Amino acid sequence: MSSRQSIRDVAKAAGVSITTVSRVMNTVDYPVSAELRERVIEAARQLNYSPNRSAQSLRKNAVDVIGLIVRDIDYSYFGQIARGVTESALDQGCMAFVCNTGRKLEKEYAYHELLWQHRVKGIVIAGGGVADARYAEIVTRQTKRMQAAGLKVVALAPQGAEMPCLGYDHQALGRRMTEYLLGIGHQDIGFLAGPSSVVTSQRHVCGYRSAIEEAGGVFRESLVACGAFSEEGGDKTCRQLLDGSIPFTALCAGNDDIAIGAIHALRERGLRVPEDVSIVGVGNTPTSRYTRPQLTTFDTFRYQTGVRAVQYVLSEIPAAEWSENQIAAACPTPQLIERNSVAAR
Amino acid sequence: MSSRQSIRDVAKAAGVSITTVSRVMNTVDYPVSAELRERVIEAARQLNYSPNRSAQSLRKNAVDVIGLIVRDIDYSYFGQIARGVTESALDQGCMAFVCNTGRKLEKEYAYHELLWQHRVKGIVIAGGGVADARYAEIVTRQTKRMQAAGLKVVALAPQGAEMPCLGYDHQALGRRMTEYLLGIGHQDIGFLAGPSSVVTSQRHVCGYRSAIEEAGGVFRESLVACGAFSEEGGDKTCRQLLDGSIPFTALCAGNDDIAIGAIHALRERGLRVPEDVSIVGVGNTPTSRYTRPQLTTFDTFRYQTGVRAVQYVLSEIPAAEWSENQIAAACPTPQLIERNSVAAR
DNA sequence: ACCATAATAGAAACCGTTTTCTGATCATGT
DNA sequence: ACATGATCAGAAAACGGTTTCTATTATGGT
Repeated sequence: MSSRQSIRDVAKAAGVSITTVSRVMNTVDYPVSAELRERVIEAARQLNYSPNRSAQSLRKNAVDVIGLIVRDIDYSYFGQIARGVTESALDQGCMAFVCNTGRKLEKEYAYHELLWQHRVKGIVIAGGGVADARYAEIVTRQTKRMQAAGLKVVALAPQGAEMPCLGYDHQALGRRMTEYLLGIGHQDIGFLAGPSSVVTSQRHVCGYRSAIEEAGGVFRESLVACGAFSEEGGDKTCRQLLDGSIPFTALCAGNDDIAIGAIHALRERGLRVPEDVSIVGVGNTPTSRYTRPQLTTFDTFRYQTGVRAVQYVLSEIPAAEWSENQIAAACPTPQLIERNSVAAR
Repeated sequence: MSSRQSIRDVAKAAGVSITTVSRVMNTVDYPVSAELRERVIEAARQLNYSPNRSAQSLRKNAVDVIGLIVRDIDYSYFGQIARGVTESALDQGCMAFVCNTGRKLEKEYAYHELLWQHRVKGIVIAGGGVADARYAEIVTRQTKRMQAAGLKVVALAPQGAEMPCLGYDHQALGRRMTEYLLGIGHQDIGFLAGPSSVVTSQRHVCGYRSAIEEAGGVFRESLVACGAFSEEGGDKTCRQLLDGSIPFTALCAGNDDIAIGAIHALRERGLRVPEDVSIVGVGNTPTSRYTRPQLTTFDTFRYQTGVRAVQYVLSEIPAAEWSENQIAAACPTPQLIERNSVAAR
């Protein structure tokens, strides 16, 4: 009565073979007569039977699980991705392991191995890809191994990594942010980026730089500061810029959290946003609508990206066919949301 | 070369039996001679062997996985719990299924069944427990069944549900918030709660009410409004109160997101925080330090709670011995963080 | 009446491990 | 030299399902 019922128990209770039980549980109509079907279902219900996934997976050589690797699940950026991933996985009957690395390489390796051992169907990597040579090498090797075994890996990152990627162009976004500010009259623009070791940050700054230079300005190292992708990071990097000798009238932030931290820092120094300094963020987090001032930001559709990533991972599309077209179709271009943290000059 | 190597392949390569391979992989020293051990390890390395978890689980009748049920993983409240849960699970070699319900009962049932089929070691329920009679009944039944099978279930909720619980007393917190505001001279205090169907909200209001009444005030239905646990919810409920006929000088918010939304609403109506209206939140989210004004709030240590929940789930402590003492030890009392959203009257 | 065929149910093999049980080898004490 | 026990390795039985293959019965056409 207490412990777990197996398919044998059901078979015995229904007076049939386990083959029949299996067929009743798995196929909708074909190979069993209606009467037996009824008897089996009733027996299973009575015994509260539910199949053992480990056994199923072992025999079918297929596990209905995917892995999601994130840097910090408690950041809204990753939270939104995780929601997209878990929801759309569930739609297809899949569970998702959430793997939080906290930017620790050892953890990421450990998770890779664990996911591999679990024979997951696929892995969505969000916020891995630290620009560590050792890391890149190991992950690339791992990924190759996985793909060879039919496991789908997709990085929620701009193209370039040696695996299927799903991400908008961060460099283009850095450029757009800057051009937007230039376009409304700002000349002295700073960039508050994420960690310098993260490719996203590097590309942001890259795009920022090219926009500045193409507009005939000069790129100043000291108008760029790198820090954590958090309010605290934004607060610190902004103070850095304020303590520098170069004045600025506008700021790009690597994400909305950074922007919020920066606004805080500016306020503490007696500067008004957007009257004294304009600021534009990335992410369009729920909070960004409700800050003071409300944040002008670029929506990057993280939820959607999570959904799409799972669609790829659980599809039959082989990695090789994951072309640029599909990426473009799967990943909408960031969209400017104009609110009140930016003023024309 | 391509596909997955099994223990048999390793055995063949090393020229030993699969028994020996298994022993080498699993036991640290005992039953195998040093020479064979070396040979096996080398063979496994060469073949890139890693054990199949499904097979292990089937044989050992134990799965190194736990489930985490959350309402909205992209809310910092649940994100922090999830980080605590996943990190501390990994410390013990466990993976965690993250199950996002979005307040949908069907999803929660589906996840319960799935977790049960996967034979997970335990389940941490955060933000389930919707006050739906049908739900309560089903979940209670489910939980009983699970516990009978040795599966550990813990709800991150105040005591009272018919399962081991791990949570501070929400009613006491509602009371403390109110008393704090009363203590510094406020008389007309409103409460912006979460959804009325969520027990947490009900208890908050309960505590709020008793504090008001014990102070000799009268509880006014129309100074309480229920909405989503989000900025948007706070914005709406706050407007509701502002549109009411009863004036107020202070507000309690069910969480920090609500508080942020409320501040936004107040500002839009030309009211200043805290000069015109004081507001106190719950959660001490990262953002709360950087809003304007910085939020006075109660830290509820969600990360810690997640960690402790996993400690219980993966421990050998039977559900029956999960006493009130342990809960008290495991779950710190919320701590007031005084910042700038509250002013004395 | 009889044979071919379809429909249905069961027996047994298999998935990749762990673990029990058995067997061989070897050192040791008499 | 021989029994005794310790040490080490392998054979085989599980774990709980799915699936292939076989056997039985029912059906239908001549």
